[in-house]
Amino acid sequence: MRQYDPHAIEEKWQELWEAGDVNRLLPLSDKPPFYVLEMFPYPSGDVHMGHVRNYSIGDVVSRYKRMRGYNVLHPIGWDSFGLPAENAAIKQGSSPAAWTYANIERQRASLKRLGFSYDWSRVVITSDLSYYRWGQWIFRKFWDRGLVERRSSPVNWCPSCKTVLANEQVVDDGHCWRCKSPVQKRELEQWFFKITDYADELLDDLAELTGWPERVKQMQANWIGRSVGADVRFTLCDAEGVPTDEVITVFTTRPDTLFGCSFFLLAPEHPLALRLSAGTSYEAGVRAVQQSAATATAIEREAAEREKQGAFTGRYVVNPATNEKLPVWVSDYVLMDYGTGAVMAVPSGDQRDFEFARKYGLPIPPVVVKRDDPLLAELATATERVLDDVPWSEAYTGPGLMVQSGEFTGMPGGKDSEGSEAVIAWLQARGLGEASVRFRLRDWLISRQRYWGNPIPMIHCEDCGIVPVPYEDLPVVLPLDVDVIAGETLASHKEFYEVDCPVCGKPAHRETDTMDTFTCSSWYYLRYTDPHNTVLPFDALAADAWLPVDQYIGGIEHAILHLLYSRFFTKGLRDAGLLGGTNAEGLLQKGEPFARLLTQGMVKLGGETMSKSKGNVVAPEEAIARYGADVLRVYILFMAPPDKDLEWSQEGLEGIWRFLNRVWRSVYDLRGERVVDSEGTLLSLYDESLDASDAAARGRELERAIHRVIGKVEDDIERFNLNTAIAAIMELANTISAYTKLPLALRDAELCAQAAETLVLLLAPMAPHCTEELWSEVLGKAQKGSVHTQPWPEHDPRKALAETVELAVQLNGKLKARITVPLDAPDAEVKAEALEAAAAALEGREPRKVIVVKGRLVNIVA
RNA sequence: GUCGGCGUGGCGGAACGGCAGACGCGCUAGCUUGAGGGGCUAGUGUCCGAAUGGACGUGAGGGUUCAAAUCCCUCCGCCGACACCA
Repeated sequence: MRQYDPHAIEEKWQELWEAGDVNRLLPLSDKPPFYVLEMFPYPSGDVHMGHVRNYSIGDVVSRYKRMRGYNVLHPIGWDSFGLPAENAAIKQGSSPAAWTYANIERQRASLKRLGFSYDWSRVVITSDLSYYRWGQWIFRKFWDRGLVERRSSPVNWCPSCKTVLANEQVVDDGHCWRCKSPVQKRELEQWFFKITDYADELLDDLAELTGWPERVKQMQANWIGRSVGADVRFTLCDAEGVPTDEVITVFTTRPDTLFGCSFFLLAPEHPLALRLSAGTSYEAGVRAVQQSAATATAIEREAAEREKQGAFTGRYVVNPATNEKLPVWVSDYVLMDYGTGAVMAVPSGDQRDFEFARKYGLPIPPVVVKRDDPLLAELATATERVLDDVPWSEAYTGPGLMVQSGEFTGMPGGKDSEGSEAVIAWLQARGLGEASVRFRLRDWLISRQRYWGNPIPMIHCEDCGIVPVPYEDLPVVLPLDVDVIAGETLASHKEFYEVDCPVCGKPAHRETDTMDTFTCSSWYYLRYTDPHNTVLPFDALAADAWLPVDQYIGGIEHAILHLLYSRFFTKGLRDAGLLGGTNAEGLLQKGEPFARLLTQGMVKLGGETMSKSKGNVVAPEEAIARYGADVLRVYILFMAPPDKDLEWSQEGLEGIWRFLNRVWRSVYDLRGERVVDSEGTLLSLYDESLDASDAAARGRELERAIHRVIGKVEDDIERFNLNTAIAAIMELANTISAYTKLPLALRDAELCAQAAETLVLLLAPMAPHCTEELWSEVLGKAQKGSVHTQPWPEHDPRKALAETVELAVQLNGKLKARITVPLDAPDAEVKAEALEAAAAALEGREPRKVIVVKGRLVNIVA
C-alpha cells in the first residue's frame, strides 16, 4: 500500500479538477439551482484562518448540494477598492493597483491550494473596470430614481483617514471602523444614498428572513430604530412673551405626558438657539453651551454619564395643551440630527429631563403616576395643575394613570397607551400636531475623499450645477497613473478633473470623491449570476433565476454594514426594474438578497482573535505545508460548531491527521490489502480468535452504522452541524476498524466494498483531495468520474435499526435497570419485562402508571 | 441602562422534553518497537465501596411534567450589540 501523503496528491487533483471543469457551473441545467455564497475577501494580505473557516463551511455545503443533485453556483471574487490599498502603497512605495492585484494573486493561489470548489470562470474583482463601471451605472439609476442626494450636513470625519465616514462606519463610541481614531463632526457637503426611504421596508421585511440568526435581525432592527409617536407644534413667543406666528415642532414618543412638559429644549447647533438669545444677557450662556458641545469629542458628548450642560435663552414657547409659557433652554443632550433638534421636556417622565430639571431648579410636575403611588390619592381627580414637584428620586417612565392632564386625567398613560392615542387625536383635531414615526437610521453617506475607489459619475458646472455623466459617457475611468505617494489626487490630475459640461458644453470639472467601498460589495452577488455581461450589470433573467442566495456565510462584523446596504441595494434595484420581474415571489419579490445566513465564529488563539499586531497568528499555509489542506479543512470544521468561536489547538490538528490516516488505511484494509506504516511495520493485525458468529455480528453492526451515519450526516449538514457530521463519520470509521479485525476469510466482500465507498463519499465534501485519490486511484472508480460528481449515497432508515433494542427502565424518572427487547415488541410485553427488571427497586410497591416510550425507555410511576 | 446570546468532565464539545458527557484532545495502564513516533487493547464526571453495586451530578434557587441540560420564573456570572434617539 501507499502511505497517505497529501503533498503527493493535493496539487495533482487541483489541476485535474480545473482542467476538467469539475467545479464549473453548467448554466443550462434541468437540475434545481442552489446558490452558495461566502463573503468575498478584501485583498489586504494573505489568506487567514478566518477565511479558511468561512470558505471551508461554504465548500462543504456546495459540494454536498452538488452530490444531492443541485446545480450549484459557488463563486468567489475580491472586494478590492478601499483605503488600505492606498496606505499600503504609500508605505511600500508601490501603487494601490499594484499592491491590490499582487495580493489577489497570492490569495487566489492559497484558495486553490485549499481545494475550494469555486467556479474560477466567474471571478468578480470590484476594482476591475468591467465591474466598477456598472457600479457607476447603478449609481446613475439610483440618481434617476431620486435615491441619490448631495447635501450639506454634520458628518463624521476621520482625521487620520482624511475622509468622511458613514454612520455605520463609526464604531465603539465614536471611532473610525478602520483606524480606530476618534471621529470628528464636520458640516460638509456630501453624497448620500437615501436608504431612509426604505427604512420601513428594511425593518418590516426582517420578519421574512426566517433563515437569518435572530441576533443579526435584532441588531438591524435596533440600528433602524423605528420610534412611533407624535409631532407636536409649540408656538414661539417674542421677547416680550407675546405669542408669535412662529411654530417649533418637536417629536415625542410620549404624547400622553404633554401636560407634564415644564420646559423646552433646543440642541446647541439649532439655528434658533443663537437667534433667540442674540444681543441679550443670555447670549453668553448659550454660546458657552455651544462652545462646550463643539469642543467635546463625539465620545464625551454621547456618554450618558456626562453631566448635562444647559443655558436659558431668555425666551418662551406656549404648551399647546396647557397654554402655559415654557422657558426655552439650550442643552447638549439634545441632538441636532435626530427628530427636529428640539425637545419637549417632561422631567417627571424622562430621566434625562429629570436630571436637567433638578440641576437647574425647573419644575417637575407629575403627569403619569404609577397605580400604587401614594401621590395618586391626592391627584386622582386633579385636572388642573396642583402639584409642581414630585417627591421622587427619579423619573417614572412606566405605565400608570394620567393626572393633572385636563380632560385626559384618569386615563391610562405610558408608551403606546390609550392616553397617548387620545392626546394625538386631540392635537390632530386642533391642528396642533399629528401621529408621526421617526427612525434612528440616517441616510448612507457614500462619498469618500480618497483615490482608490469607484469615481462618482458626476460633473460640477458653474452654470448648470450638478450634472450626471450621461449613460453613453460611462464609465468614468479611474486613472491608474495618479501618484498617491507624491500626494497627487484626482483633483490635481488634470486629464481626469477637467471636463466639458455635458449640458452646456462649457468647461466644468468632475466630482473627485469616490464611492464608499461598501457600494461595491452591495451588489457583487448579482454580478456573479452574469459576470461577463458587457451591456448591463447583470441580466434580469439570470438574477431572477439565482436570487435570493440560498445560503450566505460570513462574519458577524457585517451584521449591520454590508448586510443592510445589500438589502437596500436589492430593493432599490428591484424598484428600478432590474430584477424581481412580474413573476417574482417570496424573498425576491421583497427585494431580499439572502434567504439563509450563517454567521461563522472567529478563530482564536489563547482566547484572543488572531491578529498580526498581537502576533498570535497561525498561518494557513504553514498548516497546509505540514499536514495538507484536507487536514486543515476537516480540523477547522470539526473543532467547533460553525457559528461559535473556535480556539486553535495544535493537538486537535494532529488528531485530524491521525483520523485521515486511519480512513486512508481502512480503505486499503477493506480491499484486503495488508496495511503497513511508513517504515513497513505491519498494522493489519487480524484477531484470529474471532469466529463466524463474531463476523456475522460485526457485519450487522457495520451495515447498521453505514445506514445510520449516512442519514445523520445528511441531517447534520442541512442544519450546519458540521462538527457532529464529522463525528458521525469518525464513528463509522471506528466501526469499520472493528470489522477489519476479522481475518480476511471471515469478511463479506460486498459489505467491505460498500463500507469503503460510503466512507469516502461521506467525507468527500470535507476532505476533497484525500477522498478523490481514494475513490479514483485506490478504489479504482475513476471511470465513474470524480468523487465530487457522484450522487450522495442512498440509505435505508430501516437498515439502521437492530433487531433488538435496549431500553432504560426508570422508576419515577430515575434509571434503575436496562432490558433488551425485540424492536417491535408490543407495549404490554415491554411493560411486563420492565416491571420484572425493576422488581427489586420497587420493594413491593404497586406501580400506579407505566409509560412506555417506544425504542427509548420505560418509566414506572410508583 | 436597553436588547440579544451563553453557563454541561482536565479541555474542545454531544444530547427532536425521554439512558447526560457522542466524537475528538489530554491523561492512565498493557501490548507492539532497539528507542522515539506511530499503531493496537482497556480505562477515564464526582463521591462511597475490594467488588457486584450505590449515591450525587449540566452556574444557584424555585416551578411545570410520569420524565428537565432542554420549557417557565427569580438570581448570579460571562460574552456581544446598541445607547443622552426625546
